[in-house]
Order: sequence, then C-alpha cells, then structure tokens
Amino acid sequence: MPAPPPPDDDARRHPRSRSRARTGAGGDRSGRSTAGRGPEPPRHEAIAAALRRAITEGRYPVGATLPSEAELAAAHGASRGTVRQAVAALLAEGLVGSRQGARRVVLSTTPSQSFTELRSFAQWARAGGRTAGGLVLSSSRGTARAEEAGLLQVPPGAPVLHVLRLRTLDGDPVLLERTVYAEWIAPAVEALPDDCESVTERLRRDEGLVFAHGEHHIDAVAAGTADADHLRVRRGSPLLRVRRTTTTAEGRPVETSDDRYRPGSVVFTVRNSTQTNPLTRTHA
Amino acid sequence: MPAPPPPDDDARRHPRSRSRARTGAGGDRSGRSTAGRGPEPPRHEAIAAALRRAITEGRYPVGATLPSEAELAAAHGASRGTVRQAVAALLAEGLVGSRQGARRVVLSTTPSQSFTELRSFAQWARAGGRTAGGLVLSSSRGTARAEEAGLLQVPPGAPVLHVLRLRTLDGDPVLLERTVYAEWIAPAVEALPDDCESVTERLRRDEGLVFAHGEHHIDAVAAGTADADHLRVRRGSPLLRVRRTTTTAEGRPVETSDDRYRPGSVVFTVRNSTQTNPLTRTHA
DNA sequence: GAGTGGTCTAGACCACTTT
DNA sequence: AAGTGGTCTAGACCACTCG
Repeated sequence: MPAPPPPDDDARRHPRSRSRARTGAGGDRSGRSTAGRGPEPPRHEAIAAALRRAITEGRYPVGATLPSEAELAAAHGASRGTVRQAVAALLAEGLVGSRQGARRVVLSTTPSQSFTELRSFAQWARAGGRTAGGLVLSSSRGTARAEEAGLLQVPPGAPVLHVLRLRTLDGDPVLLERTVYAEWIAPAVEALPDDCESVTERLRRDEGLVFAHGEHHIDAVAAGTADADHLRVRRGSPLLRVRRTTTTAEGRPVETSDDRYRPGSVVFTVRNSTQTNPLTRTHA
Repeated sequence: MPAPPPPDDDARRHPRSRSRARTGAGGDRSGRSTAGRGPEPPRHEAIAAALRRAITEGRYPVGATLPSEAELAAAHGASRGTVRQAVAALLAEGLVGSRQGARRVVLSTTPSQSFTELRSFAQWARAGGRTAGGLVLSSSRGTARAEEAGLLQVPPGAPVLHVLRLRTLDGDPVLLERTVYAEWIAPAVEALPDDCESVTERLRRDEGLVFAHGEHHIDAVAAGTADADHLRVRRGSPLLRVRRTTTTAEGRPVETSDDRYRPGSVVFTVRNSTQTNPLTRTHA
C-alpha cells in the first residue's frame, strides 16, 4: 500500500503562460489584458461553433465521422477536457452521436435554434427570411385564475396582465397568443406599442429582462370561435397549441401563454437521444 | 517570464488507491474486482440520480437553492469535476437553472422521461400506471416513397416494411401509428406477434437493437377517414401528429413513423433554456 | 471580500471498437 | 494492439453575486 503522496510543492506546477501564442488562453483568461478588446467567448464555445459550422456547411455530411478528441485538441491548442465540453454541446443539440470506443458520427446537419430565436416570433421569422407582424387585440389588468397562478407562482387572485395578441407571417395570421404576464413586468409590457414587432427584443433592450428558461406543453385543440375568427379557419378545425411558461435565470416566472398556431404554418421539432432527452410525453 | 516547467516525474503523482473506502472509485475502476458484483453506474450518474430524487421528492421545492458544488463534492466524496458532470445532466433536463456566481435554483420538480420511455409506448404507459395495448392492423412489404426514403437514408423505391398499428391505453384507442421500417430490420418486426405489447422491448431483447437517437416533428392535422375510424373521433377533428425518425447509436436509421394522437389523451412537453435548446420551430 | 459557478489544464485508468 | 471515447482527479484562475 503506497503511502499518501507528499503535498509536493504546487509552485510552478500549472505554469500558465507558455509559448502558446494565444490571447485569451484557456484557464488563463488574465492574458486578456494584452489587447483592449471586448471579452472573448469561452474556448469551448469557439470550438463548438467551428464544428457546428463545419457540419452545417457540409464538410461533415450525415454519417461522416468527426476528428478524434486528441486531434481536435491539437488542432485548437486546447486540452481534451475543453474539447469534450465543446462536443457535449453538439451532442445535446442532437447534431452528433457518440459511442464509447468509436468515433463520433454526424446525425443531422440542421442546427437547432437558439433559445432566444425560439422565444421571439419576430426573430424566428427574420431568420427564415420572412416578416413578422404583431397586433395587440386586447390588453387588460385582471386577476390570476387558479391555473395561471400556479404557473406564475403567485397566489390565486393575484393581479396580472392579460394580453391577446395576433401574430402574422408575411401578412397571414398564423398565431394567436393568449399571454398572462406577472405583475412586476406588466407596466413594461403595457408601455409597448400595440403593433410592437418583437416584444422579447423590446423587453430585453428597455428593461434588461432576459428570458432564460422555458417549458412548452404541446397538444392539439379544435378552434374556438375567437380562434377561428382571427386565424381565418373554420370553427372546430385543428390547431397546434403550445402552452408555455418562461422564467428568468433565477427561476422567476415572467409570463405564461396559450399559443395557437394555424395548421400547416408551423412545425415543432425536437431531437433527442439516450444521453439527453428533453422531451416528455404526458397524459392530458 | 518563468521558464517552462521541467517534466517533473509523474510517478506517484496521482496515487489511485487511497483510504477512500469506496469500491468503484473514480478514475480507478479497477477496484471493481474487489467484489464479484456487476458493473456499477458511473459516479456522476449516481450523484445526478441522488439530486434528481431529492428534487422530485420535494426536499428541494421549486425556487430552492441546491448545495454548492464544493458541498456536493464533499458529501459524495467526489471531485468538483464529477459533481459538475452530474449537475450538467439536471441542467440539460431543465430541472435546475444556473447563473455564474449564484447558487443553482430548482426550476421544476417533474423529471423528464428516459429516451426509452419516450420511444416505447408500453413502457411509458406502465410508468404512468396504465396498461398499453397494441394491435397490428396491417403489415406489408413495399417500396419507399421519396420522402420516406430520404428519412431512412435509402434510395427511393428501396424495399421497406409498412406497418399500421393501433395503440390503446386502458382499452381506449389513443394512437394510430403508420411506421416504415428499413429493410434490414423488417424480418425481425414481421416475426413479432400482431398484438405485441412493446415492439421496442422485443427488438431490444431479441435483436439487441438499441434505439439511440430520435427526431420528432410535431404539428396538428385533421383526422382523415382511417384516423377517425380507428381513433373513434369525427372526421376532421384535431389530432396531434408526431412524425419521428429513430436511428441506432451509429446513426443508422431504423424506422420513421407518422403517429397521430387523439386529442386530450397526450401532451408533449419540452423544457429548454439559454444553455440547452433542443426545440425548434420551423415552417411547415 | 467571501462564496460560487464557469473555464481550463494535465494526467490517469477504463471499456469499448477497430484494425 | 492501437485507437477512441467515458470517467475521474487535483488544482488553478476568473467573473460574478451577495451580504
């Protein structure tokens, strides 16, 4: 049985500045001060971005194998741990698959959207080369019904803001939003113009409010009278419903919404695997 | 400028066997042979499971803060890296949120299902305390249509197996599956009994076939004649449609399916955040 | 200013796949 | 047997949050 190791001197054990010729080198972000530039993104993000680009641009088609971790580490001048952190992102996005002992394989070449893109209807539309429109049909202070209160984590009957909003894509109505905002954000929402194109972007700019987490419940419902009217479909025809609740990074709920999409206009896609599975199927 | 460090002797630098009194200790899984037991799960998984349990059992309600990484590391006798790996899993599941500098916050207490649970209707039903039934309505060899061929990554017109299957929950029809299997797995599928409860489990047991990745496209459609007939709804009434393609760990497509759920019976849920976003919204 | 999470390194052993 | 990903450690510096 070997004796426990002596606490050998730690000085000069992890020599930061070596001849790497990088600015914001890993672990040693103090080298940042060399140039007066803004903060650089983390190394692992840069590596992930490079890989993502290579995949979406077709350098690694579906079925191709990625370079080994050792190769990537050498190519980017990073440690294996950092490379693994980068690859983990692609793994979570479902772009690549991984099995112990074998090289990683490209599963898909279509990247998933950023969370912001998902949340912001306008931003999403823009990314697809379309123009989004928005129109507030009604906006009223009220009290939270039991279900809404639960989702917003406020007591039942607490004051909230109800907003009914119609969203259009290239002029066509595609989405009817019934949103409930928590009281603390209500004034900021009411201050927005009725035809505000992107609520998300305005709240971020004006209030510094960042949406960080979301939960989406997806099912199908028949169009009610109001739905049919605004979305220009027949009453009773199928609509894709997404009930979502968004919270800040601290977990504070901001809004909860019942969104109804006209069929044929939008599809939701989830990629998952044995490693990461964000999708859940529940009883209604 | 400090000189590069001498490549100081690595002997006895990372002394594996210390007085930790653990069997499958981290990094040193050779200690496994002490007992003839089966393989233990990785440390980080065990830690993640413990945290998940604590959350779902209510020890950490929504809004509560988790112990710090240092505390968790000490409590589980693991390194910080391993703890971070564990917490990353909860992060990806959307159970907890994280901001630099602040303690992690519980966002939700309902765990997401395993990938297998999601894929297997029977397994999912069982987990919810219900009984699943299955019935093959038709099964026929045929050729892949252009769209199917693309999804299965085979040339158009390649031989495939089409199966129409009705799934019931406690006797009620809730799901109509139109599945296309790649040819190489077709014989195994045809060998299954018509009322096979869980195709997934049988294929895993009999063929050693593991589904590893999946892509789900979710939208709403009106019930067609066949849909209405089998699901016992009116023609034209809303159905939740999930088109999915599943592949093996190597990325080889196994099956693609058009699943239609009777409304009110099932809801799909996705949790996401700025860090990990598996959900995508696309134009139809 | 102490605490906490985010990032990074360097090295090690293992299980598994591939040649 | 060589290669590759999976797991783990121990230590370090940083940016950020909070009292």
